[in-house]
Amino acid sequence: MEQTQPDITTEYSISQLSKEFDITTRSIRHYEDIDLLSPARRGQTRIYSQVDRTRLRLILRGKRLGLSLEDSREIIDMYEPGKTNIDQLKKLIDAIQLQRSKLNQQLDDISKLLKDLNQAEADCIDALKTNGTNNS
Amino acid sequence: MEQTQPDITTEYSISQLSKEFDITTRSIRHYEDIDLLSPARRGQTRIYSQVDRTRLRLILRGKRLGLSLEDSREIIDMYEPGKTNIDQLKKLIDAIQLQRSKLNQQLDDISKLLKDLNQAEADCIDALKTNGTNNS
DNA sequence: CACAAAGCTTACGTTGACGTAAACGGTAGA
DNA sequence: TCTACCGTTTACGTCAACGTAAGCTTTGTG
Repeated sequence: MEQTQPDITTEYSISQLSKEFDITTRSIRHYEDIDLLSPARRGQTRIYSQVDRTRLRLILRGKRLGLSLEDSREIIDMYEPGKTNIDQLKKLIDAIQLQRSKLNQQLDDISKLLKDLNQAEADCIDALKTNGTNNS
Repeated sequence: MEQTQPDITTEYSISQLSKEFDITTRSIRHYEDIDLLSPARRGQTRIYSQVDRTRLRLILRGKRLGLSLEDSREIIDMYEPGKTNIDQLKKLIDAIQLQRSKLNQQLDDISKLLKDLNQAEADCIDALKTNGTNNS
């Protein structure tokens, strides 16, 4: 029962993260410009914590899902610490419901698209067989 | 066993489509500008067929999935008529594989996000119960 | 017949998400 | 000491996907 890596003291440089996630440092700094990240500094140099890295991963996941950075901000803020106010909590739950329904819509879209792709592929393979002999 | 609506002769105006899909006519014309749609004309007026409408629906589905219009174009072109050339067919199948893997990645992302949302919601509800009495 | 509603074209503006270039500072190795 | 990287800031550029406005025609209706 030993824990191996993700120590709370683990640090990352900007280029480490850019390599790990295959994005430019410019992008990472851009996320900071719009306050999606706020890494610590040692002198002038940015120091990214485990938490920063997780936020970055969430941002990129959002991007893969076609979310804008603002959308991602909302979602990321959902699993954050202190939302002591009851009204905020209720708002938050509503927001979660809404995101969930969007995601379910996406699931539906994807399954349809996958079906379409399967069909298209089948048609292709069919065409290959039928058409395989007489071709220019 | 009667067929009800989607007759091959069914036509749509641009404003009909814009209402149906809740987008602006500008968008629809934009899709035409970049050759994603090419409706017939009666005089100067655009006449959209069932096929056009389907393409539009595919475009919008793509958008919901975060695809660029160029990505959508590729996908839409996949389920199109004559791809007689064998090389093209093979390329097409490759493209389909690639899209499929992207979609599977999205599925994974979504399921993770849904889990996160569930957790966040649970935390909220928990906070509501615990914190429900002493609040400012 | 007037005029509102829907259609059209042309063309410049805007927003998000970075790209790219310039110009500079610290440090580690040949 | 030089030069190669890494890091930094500032700031203008770009590309996609439309928004928006102007100015014009066509069509239906009180």
